Amino acid sequence: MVNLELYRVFYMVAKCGSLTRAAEELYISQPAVSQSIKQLENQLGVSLFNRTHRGMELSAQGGKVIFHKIEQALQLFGEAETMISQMNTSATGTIRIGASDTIFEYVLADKIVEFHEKYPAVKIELLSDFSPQTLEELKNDICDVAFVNLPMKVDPDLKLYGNFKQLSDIFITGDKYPELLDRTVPISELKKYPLITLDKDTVATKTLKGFLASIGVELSSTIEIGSWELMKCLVARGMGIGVIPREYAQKRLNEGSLFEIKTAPALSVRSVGMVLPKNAPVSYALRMFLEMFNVKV
Amino acid sequence: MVNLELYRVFYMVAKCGSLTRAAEELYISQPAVSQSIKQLENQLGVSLFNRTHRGMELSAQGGKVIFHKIEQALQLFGEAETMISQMNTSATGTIRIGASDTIFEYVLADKIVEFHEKYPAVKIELLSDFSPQTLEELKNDICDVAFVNLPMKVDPDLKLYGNFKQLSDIFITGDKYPELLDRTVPISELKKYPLITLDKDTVATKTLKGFLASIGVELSSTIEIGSWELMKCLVARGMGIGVIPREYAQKRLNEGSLFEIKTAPALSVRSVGMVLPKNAPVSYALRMFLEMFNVKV
DNA sequence: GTTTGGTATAACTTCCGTTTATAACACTTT
DNA sequence: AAAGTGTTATAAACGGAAGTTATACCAAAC
Repeated sequence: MVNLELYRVFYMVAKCGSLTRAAEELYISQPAVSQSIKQLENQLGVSLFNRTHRGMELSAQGGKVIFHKIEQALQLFGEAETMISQMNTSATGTIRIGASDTIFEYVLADKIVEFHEKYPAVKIELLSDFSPQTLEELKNDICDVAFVNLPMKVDPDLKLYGNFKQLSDIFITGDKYPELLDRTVPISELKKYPLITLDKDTVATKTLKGFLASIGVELSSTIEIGSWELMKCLVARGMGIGVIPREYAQKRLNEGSLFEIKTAPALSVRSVGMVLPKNAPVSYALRMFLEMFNVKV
Repeated sequence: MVNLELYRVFYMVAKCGSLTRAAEELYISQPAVSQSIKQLENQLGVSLFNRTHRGMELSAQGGKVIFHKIEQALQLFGEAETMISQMNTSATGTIRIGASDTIFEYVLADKIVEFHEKYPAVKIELLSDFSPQTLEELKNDICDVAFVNLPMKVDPDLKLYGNFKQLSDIFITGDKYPELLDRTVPISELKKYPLITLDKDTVATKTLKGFLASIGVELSSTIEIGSWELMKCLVARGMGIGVIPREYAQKRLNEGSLFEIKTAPALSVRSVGMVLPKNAPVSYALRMFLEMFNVKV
């Protein structure tokens, strides 16, 4: 199989019409060029050039036949290299962000809009999934960066970047239990009320149970549901009390369709983390996106 | 500038999805492949693959972007090489034959027809010109093989192959000079008749003058003309006697519109030679053509 | 825990490509 | 003619890049 570097020499000699000038262009010596051409001719079993006293000319029965193909091929290599280097110096291409719906809505939406305005050439793909699946996608190179609810332990080949957004869990209720409002309620008192939580394998619910256990209180959820939206509906209609990050319920709290129950002690503060693969390439576009979160890679 | 051989490794690794298997395909060791990929990644400044415990996978932000281009480029090299090797193993492409009109007509026509029937895929270009120009074309790679009237001294970078066709020059006349027919005429006797020859810088005429000088006879041509056809017309109409290879006039001799004058001594026999460039590539098609003349290259 | 199937790293070696120097060659100029 | 100029070709020595061998390492599967 022919050494492809020889074609690079071939091309330059063909274009220059001279070993000497090709050597100058290639920054190697003239004999090196001469031998490369000779070697290529030997390996192909064909004489590619006519040697004249004025230089080298592609021979009709040899070099002319393949020159065009070689030229195209070399150009393709060149294009590939410029594509790569553009990826490293300009914001183009695609970035694929993995996160849950609620994180997209309450944590990322503003940033994504801002980024898109700044770099409209970058296509953004949003992959909505629960945190564990999102990390899988990250490992399988299906997304480039993931945002997950903390605490979350991540694979050694992923890297977790700290707290981006504080999420303050609070108890909420509709107007059915006015006795819980306008005062600070001991958490144990809430045992009497039906509790609505997310599915028990979510980070939110696990964190809640862990916190309650740590202070020796046991609340059992009467209803487990699949989304925060649903929880807000049910709680507003008086089906019980819920636990939700304040940020996710802010609108309804302002409207007065939901109310915050102040408890003693208050629920712990959770946060959202950013996760990147440790050994994946980072395009310029992605790097710019990460910078919006003050993350350097 | 990136060593193009690295792309060959890149391509194979991408296709195999594994350093180990790529190494087998490429008949080199696995560490060699590993190092090549690493080098390519360093030079491009991008990580091209995701390393997993199952092997190597093109990374979306790296290798996937350029894979297609690389594949195309390598394919073009492959095509170039097969074109070359086909040129050496099958009769395709073009052969360009240089000769004068008359040589085409009286020496080559049959052979060219025969060759074309045998290798219809080969395109044949006929370049009609006088012998000296034909040799120039040969040197400038405008034609691949030339046929010239001998004697002819050729450049040292051309090679002359011997006598292909004997051309026997004869004197001819129309019916105006019956006294010259049916007997052998001493050449000196022809002084009395107007002589028609080709232009004086043609091989035919030079040869004729040389021969006549060597036997101490001086005939001066009354008329110099540009083509054998014209000569035959004029001679047939009684404008004088002509000198022409018998082969070129055979048809009219048979018809009885021209007559051969037998002389003592007879004119010398000339011949046609084939000329090839010494250092030009010879395609398979051309080689086959040459074989019809029992010339091996 | 051990095996299996993969990649990465290190050190050594080999060989290929480059360079330097020079020859050979064909025109051009004097 | 002879010397000069601009080519390509060849030879020999050198140096470094690429390959090999051996081994480490790592994750998953058994």
